[in-house]
Amino acid sequence: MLHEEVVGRVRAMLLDGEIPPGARIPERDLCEKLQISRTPLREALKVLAAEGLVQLLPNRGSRAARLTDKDMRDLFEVCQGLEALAGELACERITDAEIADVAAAHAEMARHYGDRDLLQYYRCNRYIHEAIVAAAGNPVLSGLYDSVTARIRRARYVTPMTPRRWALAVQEHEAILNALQRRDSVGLSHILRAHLRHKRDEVLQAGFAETEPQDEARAS
Amino acid sequence: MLHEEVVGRVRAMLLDGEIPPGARIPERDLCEKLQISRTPLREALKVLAAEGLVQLLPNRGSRAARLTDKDMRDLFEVCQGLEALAGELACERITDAEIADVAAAHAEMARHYGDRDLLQYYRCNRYIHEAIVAAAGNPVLSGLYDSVTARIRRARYVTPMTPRRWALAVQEHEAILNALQRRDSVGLSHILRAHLRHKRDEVLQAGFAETEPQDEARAS
DNA sequence: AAAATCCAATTTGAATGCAAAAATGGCTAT
DNA sequence: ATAGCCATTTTTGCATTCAAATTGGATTTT
Repeated sequence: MLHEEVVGRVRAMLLDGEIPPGARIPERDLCEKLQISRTPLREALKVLAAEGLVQLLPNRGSRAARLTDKDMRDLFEVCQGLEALAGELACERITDAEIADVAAAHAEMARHYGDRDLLQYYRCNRYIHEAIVAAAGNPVLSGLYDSVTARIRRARYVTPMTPRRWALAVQEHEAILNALQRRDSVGLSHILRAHLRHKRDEVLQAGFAETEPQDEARAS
Repeated sequence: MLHEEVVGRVRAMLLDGEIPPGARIPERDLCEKLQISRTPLREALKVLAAEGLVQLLPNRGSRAARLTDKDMRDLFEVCQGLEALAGELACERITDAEIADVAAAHAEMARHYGDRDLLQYYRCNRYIHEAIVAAAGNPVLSGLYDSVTARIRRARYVTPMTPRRWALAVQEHEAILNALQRRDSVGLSHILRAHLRHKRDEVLQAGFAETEPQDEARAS
């Protein structure tokens, strides 16, 4: 089905920053870039608008959603709640094999921390969080989590990671893994919340772009 | 914008049960019923599919999503998390005026309980929950909450309310209002969770339809 | 008689066309 | 020279059209 394909591709373009926040999205240009007609593209844009990644202006086309400071705060707030819930549920339902998988990812992440390889570290980090959410065994939760994290990730142009914060994050991840292994749902929930609160502060303090009026950026 | 209008109308048809779960949705029929062409309808269906209200079958059209027992359980699980979070945030941010509003709705609900007016009771009930979520002041949270509750509401054809359960629900609402007035975020969060857990049990025990194979229901 | 196959008719998926709204550029007037 | 206004052009929104896939039934074959 062409429509799904288009949604995926455009979403990827948005998440990769190929279409920067606030950029207008001329249908015609994207059509010829994707080699499709306007109909499936417009369907895709409507879906992405429902997901909150695109903003539809009546008779004036669509633009990549731009996030205010408040939006970011709200997203993190919800993300905290979702991950805390996921953590609780995961403790009840996670299998030993899944725990082992998370532990392995954690170990790999620790190695990348040792190497100060930020990119690989982030990859493992994300994998772990997603694994915990998946272990909750709740597709509805997973879906909302994906939607929220996608919007958050969209904004992370560059988050400067101070040595201090990084060390704290690793420490928190130790606690996360520990709580998971003990299947301590309450503990895990609290740690995840704190972990995300810190990440939020990190992102918000960075300013995460968006304040600059890159008004007429184009999606070329 | 016609597209938004159509999404709203079709969503209402789905929530009102005018299009029953599992029913096929022939585009042509709905088009002439809504007096529009297929293009905006198809856009709307894609959006509703993204919301989880409609299921898209490749080359075979769309049908109203049908919920399994597991889906229902998952939805309630997430709803619990969202309302608990909303309750916590509301306690921090709710104004005295908003509390008074909830209190008034609560009083009205109690009256309807006295009259055993289930319909009006439900109306107030829903208003209260929505007011608490709104008081959290987090549009992202509100959006997800709406999406989840819409899907839940879709399934409750008839939930037989036993006198026992009803009394308990009212009692819980007393506690909810109380916690809100004391701005006891932890307490409110717990009460809301328990309240929703009970509602879930209520719905699940009722079987909430869906088990019967109303396979070829039509959206006429 | 039952099953498989083929053909017509309906329905979906995508492209194109057309009308309306908005943006752009040029022109005039002050 | 600049501000305001009008015409042109572009872009959006929706309807229509065309092609492909599916469905249902009739025919044929075993």
